[in-house]
Amino acid sequence: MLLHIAELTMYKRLLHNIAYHIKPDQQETDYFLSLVQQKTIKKNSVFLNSGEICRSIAFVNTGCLRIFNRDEDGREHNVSFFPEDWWAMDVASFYSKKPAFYCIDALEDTEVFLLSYPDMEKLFNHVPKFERFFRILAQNGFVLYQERITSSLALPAEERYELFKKRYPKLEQRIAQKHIASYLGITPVFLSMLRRKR
Amino acid sequence: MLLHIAELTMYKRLLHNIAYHIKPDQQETDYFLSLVQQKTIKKNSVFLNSGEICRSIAFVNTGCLRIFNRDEDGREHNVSFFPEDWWAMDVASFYSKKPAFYCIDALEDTEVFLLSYPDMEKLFNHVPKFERFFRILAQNGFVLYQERITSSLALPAEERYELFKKRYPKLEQRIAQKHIASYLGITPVFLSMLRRKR
DNA sequence: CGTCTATTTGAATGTACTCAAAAGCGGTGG
DNA sequence: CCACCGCTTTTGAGTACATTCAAATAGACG
Repeated sequence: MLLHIAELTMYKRLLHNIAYHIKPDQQETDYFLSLVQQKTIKKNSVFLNSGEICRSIAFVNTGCLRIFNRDEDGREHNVSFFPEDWWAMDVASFYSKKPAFYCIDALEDTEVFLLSYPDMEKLFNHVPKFERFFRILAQNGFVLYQERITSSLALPAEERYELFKKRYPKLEQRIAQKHIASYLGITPVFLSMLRRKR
Repeated sequence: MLLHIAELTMYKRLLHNIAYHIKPDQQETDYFLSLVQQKTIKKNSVFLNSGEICRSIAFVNTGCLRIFNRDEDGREHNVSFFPEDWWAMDVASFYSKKPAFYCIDALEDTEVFLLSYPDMEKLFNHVPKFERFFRILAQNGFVLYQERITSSLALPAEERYELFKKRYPKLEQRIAQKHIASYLGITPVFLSMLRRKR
């Protein structure tokens, strides 16, 4: 039971994140945790390179990851950030075992909990309610991206910037402006001008 | 069995769409089809109004729906089209029973098959593999929208237009230019200019 | 056939970009 | 611990892409 208490603190965020959607019992929770691996990703180091296959999904416990792509001109475009409590992966690569289109790297020293694809399959077979959890996770991601598309269609850069600050509270202080600009679809120069105006 | 043959033709598209991801047996298929309702949505009429709760998901058998929002100035922004073989809904509203942010209406006379939320719950309980189907559906939608965001960050209007034509083959001939422009995040005037150039 | 809406075309405007240079900041090594 | 180096951010000037407004033309539908 000492181990149990240790896990409760170590995995507090992760278990709370899951409990938000499904209620596994103690046995199911233990089984899930037995499949999970801890890892630290140093700032600026890469978790997933484009072209690789995304073998694990990562729950961010501390720190911040980002997912982005590089275009023909070498420009990076940030699709999403993953600070604490977010699940990071290249969905298409992870589920279809195709080479990843996106890269995922760390904007800060980041502690993650990993779940591999084979272990996820085991998990779905042993504890079917986890399939529900990941369905809901995919739906939430879908809703999030739909909002993002809507705002890119309907709103000017300045209002998208406000939405970014709401979506990721305090993250603005933690990451470089150029990453925020890239996420907003504007240049760092233009973001700097927007911020001066206020 | 005559009924069975009739269903095979009537539900051909729907069953093929499902068979792409899961393999329900005959009993499970029959149960699923017993929950499904057919409906026709006339061109320009509304399937879901913003503010309403999205009670059903709709599989498009023929025709085309679109999902869009109206901003403060009354401008419409098309997030997605749903021609044949697509599943249409306001995901956030359907799963959380919140008032819909989006509207869904018909760009052509459209025949859909509906599955209500309560019936979907029954379906998940009776035939768990359908929960897998809808997880995959959510994931595919997620991937699609992620591509959309990436292209809006990385590509100029002209190339996004090319992607639209690939994503929705032949749809260009079927729907108004202003709807395509809205989907691309440009004005109909500018789309007209792009098309002239070629 | 006539009306209403969509599309095209042109001109003027504005938003966001590129290029360039200066200033600020952070990390590293002496 | 401070100084230097490299990267990020700021600032300014000129530019380009996409917009608005307006008017003419074309298409769709009853």
